Amino acid sequence: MKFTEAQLEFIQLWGNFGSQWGINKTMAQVHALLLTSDEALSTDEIMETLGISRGGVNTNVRELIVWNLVYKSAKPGDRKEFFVAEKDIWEVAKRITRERQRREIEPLMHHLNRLKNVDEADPQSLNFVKTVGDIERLVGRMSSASDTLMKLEENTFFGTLIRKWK
Amino acid sequence: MKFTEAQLEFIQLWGNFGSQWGINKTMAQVHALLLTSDEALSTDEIMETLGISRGGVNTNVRELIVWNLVYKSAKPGDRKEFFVAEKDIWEVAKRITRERQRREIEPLMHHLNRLKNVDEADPQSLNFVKTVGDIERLVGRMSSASDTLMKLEENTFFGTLIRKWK
DNA sequence: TAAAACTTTCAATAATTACTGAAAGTTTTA
DNA sequence: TAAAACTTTCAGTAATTATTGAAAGTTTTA
Repeated sequence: MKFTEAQLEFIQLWGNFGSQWGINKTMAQVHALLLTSDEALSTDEIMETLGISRGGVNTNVRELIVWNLVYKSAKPGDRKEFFVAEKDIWEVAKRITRERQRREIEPLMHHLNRLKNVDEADPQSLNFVKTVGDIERLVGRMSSASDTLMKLEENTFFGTLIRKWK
Repeated sequence: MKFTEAQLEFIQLWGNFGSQWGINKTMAQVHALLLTSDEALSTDEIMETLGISRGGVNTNVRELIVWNLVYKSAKPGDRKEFFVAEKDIWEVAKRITRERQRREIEPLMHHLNRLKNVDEADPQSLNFVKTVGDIERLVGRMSSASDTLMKLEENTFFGTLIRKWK
């Protein structure tokens, strides 16, 4: 299997997977392309490879920069902007986790907590408060589990480094 | 805050959260409604509360049954079908995890693995194989972390039961 | 300073995804 | 057995979401 072929397949795969998890398909594809490119790419190169418009590249790349998954990078002697992706996958995972935590989990937790102030006189509130509380606990634990995993990976990676240095 | 008000707010919240994570909004809403209802509900009651069509209720309830989150339930003296949700949130989480594992993670892992058969002669393949391999490892570990969490919860729950019995 | 090179924005449009409702199908009743 | 009660299906339509592309904006060059 030729590299370019494999890369395009990976881009498709990552795009589909992303959209199943609520991430814009094109944004995931741009990310996949940059993740698997050794060199920094220009807007025109991204347009060309993915067959999307200039506006589309601009919007999606900028969003990836907001997520802290992609950086701008200048090439000497060229005044275009070039883009590179963070290549360390554990770092990528950490940043995605962090961003979703901030954007989605925290507001969710806040709302759930507020909903527990339901009129206790109503007999239906009993099950309701339990359910909402259980979801709160579940989401909280999933959050901290993924935190733990990220930290664990950090240590494992660090461990690998140390082993290499010895 | 009145119960009904809180329940409707929860339904909205869960619907929005679901759609941010790739789950059909209406399906999440039906789920939220059943989760927070003490009694089993008929198609007409769901239509009424959520303001959606008969076809919509039918499709979404059936999908929830496939996910093993909702059961049919008969009421004596009534020939309509009624629906109840599984109320144990850890069980719910386990079943959603199981289903997404089967539908999304497994195929993803399979494809990623296949992509590692890229022509090694191409110098770009080096980074590519590393990236794909790292993603494989990451996804694998996240999977087993969530497994572990579910099992842990099972034990915690069991522990609570035991404590109560003593 | 103004033209060239490049980036950004966003209204219009396209693509995707979800929902409706009525007809067809099924089960129950009498 | 046929009418009533109920469930399912799915073509058509609506709602949502994503994309284009050209005009406006910005930066650089000479």
